[in-house]
Amino acid sequence: MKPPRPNQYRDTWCGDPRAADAGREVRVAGWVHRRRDHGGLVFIDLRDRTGLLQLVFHPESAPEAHAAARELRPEDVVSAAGPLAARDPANVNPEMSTGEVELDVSAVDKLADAETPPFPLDEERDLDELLRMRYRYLDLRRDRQRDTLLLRDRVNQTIRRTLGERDFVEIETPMLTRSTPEGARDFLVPSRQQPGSFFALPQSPQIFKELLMIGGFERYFQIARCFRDEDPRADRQPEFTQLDLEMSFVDEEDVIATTEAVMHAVFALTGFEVPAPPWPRMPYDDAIGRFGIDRPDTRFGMEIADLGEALAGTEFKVFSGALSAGGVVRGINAGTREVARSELDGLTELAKRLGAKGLVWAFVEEEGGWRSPIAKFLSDAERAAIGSALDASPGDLLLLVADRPQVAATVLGQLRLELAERFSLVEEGRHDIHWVVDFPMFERNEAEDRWDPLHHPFTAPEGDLDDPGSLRSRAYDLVLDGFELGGGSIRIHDLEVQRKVFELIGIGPDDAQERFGFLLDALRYGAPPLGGIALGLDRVVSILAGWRTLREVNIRESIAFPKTATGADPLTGAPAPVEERQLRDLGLRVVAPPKSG
RNA sequence: GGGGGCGUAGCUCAGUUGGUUAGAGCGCCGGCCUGUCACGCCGGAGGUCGCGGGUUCGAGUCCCGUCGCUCCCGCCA
Repeated sequence: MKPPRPNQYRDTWCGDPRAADAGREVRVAGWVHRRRDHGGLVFIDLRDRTGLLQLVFHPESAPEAHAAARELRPEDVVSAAGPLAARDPANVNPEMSTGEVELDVSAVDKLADAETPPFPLDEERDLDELLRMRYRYLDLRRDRQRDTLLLRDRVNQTIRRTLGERDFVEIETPMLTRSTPEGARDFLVPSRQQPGSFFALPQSPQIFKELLMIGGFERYFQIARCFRDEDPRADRQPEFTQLDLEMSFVDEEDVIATTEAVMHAVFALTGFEVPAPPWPRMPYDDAIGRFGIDRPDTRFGMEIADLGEALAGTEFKVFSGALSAGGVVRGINAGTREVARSELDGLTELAKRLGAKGLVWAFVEEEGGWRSPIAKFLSDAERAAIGSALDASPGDLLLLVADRPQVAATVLGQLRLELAERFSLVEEGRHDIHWVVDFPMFERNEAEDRWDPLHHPFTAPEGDLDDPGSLRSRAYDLVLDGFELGGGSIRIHDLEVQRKVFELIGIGPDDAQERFGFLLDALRYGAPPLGGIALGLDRVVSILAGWRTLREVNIRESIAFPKTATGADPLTGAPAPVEERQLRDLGLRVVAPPKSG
């Protein structure tokens, strides 16, 4: 950082002084981090955003400052002046960036008193989240919290620089917009001027950015706040931030190349080691088939194998029944591990919770034998074929599921992650990033007799529109270590195609005109081929800052003022009841009384 | 909406089968201390055991309800 403009409070940052600065007269300001009072000498570590500087108070040379220092307490706000002194070699603190010098204070001003904070600010410790949120301004003084938000700022700057260099234009889209009832629940804002009508907060700038392309801006981006009124999770907040971008006259390659350039620059900020782009692409069917999930963690093997061929003629009813009913038998090789019977029961329970009817386990023994509840139901040849499909060696634990394809994929995919966690299969510091592509356009929803889009209904289809089940979408998701960073697509820019897609997903022409008429109208006036992507910025920052485990990212940590798991803000007390007069202005009456605390 | 976990000092936690005056570390307050940097030493204060009800001679401990935090499922086009 550039030095601050000298004023009555300071002319130097706490984190800046080095050995070469010895002898300089400086003034610094900040918070008392720690005090070490020796009765004679008093030491104070002073903290500002840039770091810590040791202040030393000598009773002989500066009796007034020394007396004042004895009264200081943690988090008091002070300004201190004096010469920087080189520390005696024996007193150098190599742990501090400023550890070769100290400020020999001649005068100190206390600018504010601080009460004792409700939790310690000078140590890494897990604290109750409610307490942290209620005093978030204190929590933010802690090193890791401050560093995370400073990193977030650098990520934002890198995004703006990288996209600016590529001629992207940053444009804001409305926060007060129209509710579109499909998808996530909207946050609603009542209209005072039209009582009974409501704005909705945007779930994403999707439609507006398409309109910007139709409006001729060619390349747009926004670091956009989005809102969804659903129950939060560790990696989901009711309001969150996306890097949203859109381009005109492009195909998949343009959007992917742009995203790779931006994200590679972002990863470089922390020395997060991902391979240089271009990043590999995995077809959706591969992701599901080999990893059982649309965002595979490819940092470890244990891939899912299909055993249908190995069991083609089996007489074991559980397997033959599943196969003849259009199901599958698939398995993973968990390798040679110490797994107790109770753990196998636990895995079986997990499988059942995920919808499987059961889980077959088998330990491979020498000479092709199996230790397994179903060993005796399979022929030698069938066991050998399964072993070969799963590349099994004696001692390996095999886990098999016979079920509908989707259930088998989900169960084995989750078991794979569970085992990776349990046996620490991911090498420390290893990261994999790839695209998932070739998504099906629709999923059949038999219950509602319609097709549901896998992405949003503005995604361009590829293939024969009269055969919805065979359609692919021109979509792409970016996946890092099993976490979805974001996704995008080439959009529909043809009015007829858009109408047809609405129809397939059960939105009739009148309905479509009512809800998306402004988009359909816009498509009549010359829409360029267009596409874009949206990336979850909170998640990216949290991953880069290390707020993650193998399975989960905590995005609260990268948000300055996050909300609790019940969507509340303990700092401000939001949400809160409003005055009767406010409701009257809006023409509203509350039916459910507010919960009393 | 459903399920699991948690709630004891300012903070992080321990608290046996229901049994005397509910403990520890850190922090806080006071005293001593001139080279510390998680300073050290001595002393002290500090508790609605989340809240309400019940069982019991007796409840931090058991039961019911409730509030809050958290994780998962649903939900998140």
